[in-house]
Amino acid sequence: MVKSVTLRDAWSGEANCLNCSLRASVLFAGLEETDFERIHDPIDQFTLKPGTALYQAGDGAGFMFTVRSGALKLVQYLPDGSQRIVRIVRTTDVLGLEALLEESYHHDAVALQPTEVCRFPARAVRELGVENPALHRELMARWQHALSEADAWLTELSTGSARQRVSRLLLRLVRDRKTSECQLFSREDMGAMLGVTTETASRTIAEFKRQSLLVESAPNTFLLDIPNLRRIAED
Amino acid sequence: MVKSVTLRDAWSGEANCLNCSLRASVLFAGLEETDFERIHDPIDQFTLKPGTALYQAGDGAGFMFTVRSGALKLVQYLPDGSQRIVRIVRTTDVLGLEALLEESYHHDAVALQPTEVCRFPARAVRELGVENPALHRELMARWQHALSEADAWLTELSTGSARQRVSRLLLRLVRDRKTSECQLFSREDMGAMLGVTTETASRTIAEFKRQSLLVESAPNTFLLDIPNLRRIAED
DNA sequence: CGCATGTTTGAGACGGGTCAAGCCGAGTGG
DNA sequence: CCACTCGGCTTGACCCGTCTCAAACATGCG
Repeated sequence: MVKSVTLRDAWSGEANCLNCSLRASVLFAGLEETDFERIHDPIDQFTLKPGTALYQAGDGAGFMFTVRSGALKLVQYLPDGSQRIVRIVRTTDVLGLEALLEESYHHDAVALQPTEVCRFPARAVRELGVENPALHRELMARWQHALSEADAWLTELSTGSARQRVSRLLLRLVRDRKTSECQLFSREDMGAMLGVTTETASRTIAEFKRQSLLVESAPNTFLLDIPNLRRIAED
Repeated sequence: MVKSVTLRDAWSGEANCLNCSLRASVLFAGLEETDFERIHDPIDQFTLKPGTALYQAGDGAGFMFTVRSGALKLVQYLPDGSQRIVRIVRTTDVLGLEALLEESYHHDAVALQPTEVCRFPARAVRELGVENPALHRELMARWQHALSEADAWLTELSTGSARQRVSRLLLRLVRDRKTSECQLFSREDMGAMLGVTTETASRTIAEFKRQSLLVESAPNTFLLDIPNLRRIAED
């Protein structure tokens, strides 16, 4: 169940931000070349295998991250040891905003898929952010986005029957994607996202498959019957 | 059930920020007198009766608010009409951060108790925030705080049995308060906070009263048996 | 091949949902 | 002043969904 893998050996080079393919949509979108020169510490890229923890709750928070590809889960624990996934972050999302203000991270961040991230020092963002209105604005937008996600996670994924929650999660996974194709997480992760047990997650997915609401197009990849899932999600 | 009251008639004067009793802990804590002079629009104070909506989801978001006393709930709705309370805000908390970036509010904000708020234009914060590092930092801290609250709301109040959730809510209400005294919300609101029905909220509270985990010290005000509630919350 | 890990399925128990009735205190109006 | 209503709280009985515990299956890997 718990296979702890560390960040070691995940380093895959120093980033070239000026030529970054995500340049337009990334936290540093508004920065000029002269601004970049002021970031003296290097920006590194990492490639994470599924299951690898990028950081853990309580770790000293010196860095922030941008997701280049893949997805990570943010996990929080209860005193009794049970865990809850409070958000997932994907391409162009920023991880570790709390590093700007706090000493340590608030969640475990664990890769769900093969994932590439860029790492940069929180200090650099702090310093640039004070005087750069574009970055300042971008930071606020990131925070606001995370907050909206958190609220939606609560109202959509933690409310209603298991069937409704699973439907809403599935729909959420393909939102603003061209195709209705998506690859699912492990049943255990789905349970932790929805606040239900692994078995219930599994049963519900299995039921959806039998009803052809989900059609397996490749191993663990499914085409969704969006209209009907939407019906289940809302009624 | 739904008694809609509007903001009209809630105005109770223009605020004197320089002599504000909450000055040290408020969003504008770091502002100098000269900064205040740059806020040309007036800062107004309002007094809300319980049940009054300060704003509603979708309303044009031109203002932000600071809570001077009392408490408000932030409510979000699902397509099927069911509602979920995603946060509560209390003294010194800021409401309506989304006004800095978005056109409209994301929640209904409704007073739970007699509540005083100060209202100020989002535009003023936007303008001052760009060049004032103290305000800039304060804004980030507010956002981070809201995000932490949202995450805690999910892991603590939407996970586990009804008894656990109610215990955690009660403990949360008296956290960093000198006394263990607290006044409860309506059962309906408690249900909407915890993702359970009104009846389940009522049954659980009634059971706690019978077990003397809650002792009524005044109408609808209770003393908590913190150690035993904590035991229930965690096991 | 056999072990390990994750998924599916089953059977039974139990918690919480649902629907309905009774209760209590605060207003309201005769 | 009292009878009456009304909203919120409590309680009851029943049912359904989800949890729990367990076993059977898959799938990949040493």
